[in-house]
Amino acid sequence: MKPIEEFRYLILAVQREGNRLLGAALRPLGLTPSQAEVLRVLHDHQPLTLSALGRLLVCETTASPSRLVDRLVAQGLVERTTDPDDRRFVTLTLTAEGRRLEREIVAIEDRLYATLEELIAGRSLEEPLALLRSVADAFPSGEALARRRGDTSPAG
Amino acid sequence: MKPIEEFRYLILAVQREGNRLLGAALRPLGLTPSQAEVLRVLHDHQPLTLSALGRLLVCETTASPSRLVDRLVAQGLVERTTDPDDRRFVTLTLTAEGRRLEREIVAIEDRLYATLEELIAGRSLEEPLALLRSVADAFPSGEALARRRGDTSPAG
DNA sequence: CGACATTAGATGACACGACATCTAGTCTCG
DNA sequence: CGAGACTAGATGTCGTGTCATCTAATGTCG
Repeated sequence: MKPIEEFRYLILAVQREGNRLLGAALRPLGLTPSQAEVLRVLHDHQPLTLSALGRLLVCETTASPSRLVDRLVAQGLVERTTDPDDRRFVTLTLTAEGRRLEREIVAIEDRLYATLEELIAGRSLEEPLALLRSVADAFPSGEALARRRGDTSPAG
Repeated sequence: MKPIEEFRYLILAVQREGNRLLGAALRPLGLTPSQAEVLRVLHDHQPLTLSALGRLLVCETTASPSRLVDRLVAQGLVERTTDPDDRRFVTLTLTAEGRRLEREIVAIEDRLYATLEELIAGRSLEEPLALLRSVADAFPSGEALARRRGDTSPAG
């Protein structure tokens, strides 16, 4: 197996298993990893339109995340209002319950990161990060991440 | 953003975009990336039972890949026969058409790898591979990959 | 042999994720 | 103002990916 091929499958494996872990940890909140990403991004950047949200999400890179947001609205975590100045736009904000869950998500993600750090066992992330950035930056979802790289929410 | 958090999102971004590229390249064959993985694994390891196939797949890590295989059978690429000695087991083999498509998949994947190598621009894969392995090996899909690491099919 | 556990696989349910298409609001320009 | 382009978002469809449950075949042990 070529190194680059192993790389591809390792990326797939790590993404899948990480997502499964996160999904299991989020289940008590009734949230999926994608929904959690929306709440995190809204917390840091609200108010956002649907397409602006889409440009900040790593998941859901193509279409606008209508249906992803639908479920959060249905759960009472996100408020969706039509912009009166241009009724094509939708404005998204967190509800009080959404803000509360966002804080819980941060705590859950921190525990996941601690687990990952253990598996990594002190290896440096520098070279892997540089390599992954060089691939991701060529694509929309990598750009989405680049936009969020400066986010500051150290104390939740 | 913490390094480990950026790492998580970069993994997600690279996996997603890579999958999209591969999906687009496979579309003319009428195959998805997951279906392509099944054909590749069957080529190298057939005959396989459903659960043995599942243990070699990085995608579809939990349940047995019944429905994934269903579509390949429906397309005439895989043959599914009941083991006469133990009728719980199903034996999977490639059809002639399945073998033909498998060779095309190899060519398409090689082109994807060439694209990735360009983006990587000469960076070493060694440290990233070691890091990813240390995470993946803790999980079933990482074990699946470890089982395939020795696969030899240099000439298709 | 017969109840019961075990096992392989199938299936139902739900949320994505990607693509294509559709609708409705706004803008441009005559 | 009005036709057509443009834009934001909604929606239909399909194939996963995951969890839970179900069915059917085999094995175990009395």
